[in-house]
Amino acid sequence: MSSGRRFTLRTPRGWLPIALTGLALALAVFALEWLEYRFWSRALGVETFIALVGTGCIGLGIWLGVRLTRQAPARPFQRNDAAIRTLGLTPRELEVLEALVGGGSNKVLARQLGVSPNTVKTHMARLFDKLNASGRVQAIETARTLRLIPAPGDRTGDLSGTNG
Amino acid sequence: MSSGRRFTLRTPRGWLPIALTGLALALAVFALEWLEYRFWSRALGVETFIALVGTGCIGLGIWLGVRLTRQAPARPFQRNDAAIRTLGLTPRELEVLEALVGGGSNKVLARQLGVSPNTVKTHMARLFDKLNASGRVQAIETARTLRLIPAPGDRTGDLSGTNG
DNA sequence: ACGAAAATCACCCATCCGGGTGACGCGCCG
DNA sequence: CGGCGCGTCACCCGGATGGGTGATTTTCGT
Repeated sequence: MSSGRRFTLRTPRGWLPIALTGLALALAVFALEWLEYRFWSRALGVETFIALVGTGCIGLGIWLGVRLTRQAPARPFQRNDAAIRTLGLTPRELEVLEALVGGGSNKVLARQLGVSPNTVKTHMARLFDKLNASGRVQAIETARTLRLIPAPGDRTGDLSGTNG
Repeated sequence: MSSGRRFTLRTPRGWLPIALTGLALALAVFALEWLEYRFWSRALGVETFIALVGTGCIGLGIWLGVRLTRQAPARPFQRNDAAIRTLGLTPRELEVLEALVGGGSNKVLARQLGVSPNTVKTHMARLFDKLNASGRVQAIETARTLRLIPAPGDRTGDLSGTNG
């Protein structure tokens, strides 16, 4: 099994709303330009007016294009609360899991978490059971795959997850 | 120490060339439109012509915007051969490292690699030494940070790395 | 206030891991 | 030919890990 692609890649999320917003904005711009067309085309000359319209539309298009593709790279890691609930992971177990990625021994984790090594062992055992993992490496792997903990490269700004 | 950020993040690579290309294209479009302006503005009416120009320019702008921001999400993971050479990792050790992320025990890795568990232990010891890691979890962490092995989310299409 | 869930800690024990040392064969290069 | 790097394997040993059972306290919802 290892790391098979088992989750569907979702296409850009807010695709439609953004497109609609952009379209509405474009229409508004068109309407405005149409209304003021008679005035400005005389004041500046038709060619200059067209150039201005073109420039404005290019700017608008760039904004639209950036907006349309901006959301993919910005994924600040949101925790998979649904999976956490399904697996029945307790908050403390989550903490142990997060501390686990540091690679320390049970003794080190115990010191970090301010508890006894025995307690860490207990939490660890429960984690292995719930994550169906045999060993810490697999536990981390599974946790990352299920987005219980951030993977390397994820932004870790805010940890509140909201999907279920 | 652990996982300090020790490589500089490079800003978008082909930024300037793309921008210049886009600009040249835009100028070309403008020139063309200017040349044919006299003809088409009479054939279609000035307002329709302006609408066409605006639509074209919006399309151009979208293309530009997409082009400008398209390079970030496409990173197919290229192996950091420089780091491999610097650390003195041998090919076999790389194999062991890649097998390590599966989370199996030394015995399992031995079976996967077709060698004795003792051999796996030896390779492991050398890896821990060279990666300056204490334990398999830290080894994996370091290897991922140094891009010796693909991180979750990386495309693994072609494994030939070329940066030195 | 009661009970369930969570968190904490302890102990035993088999196995595994990490560290260290030594050895053998093979291919390559001077 | 004689190193040298690489890959392979073996052994020992202390400590860590994983699995299991039991117990106590704290927290929280009803």
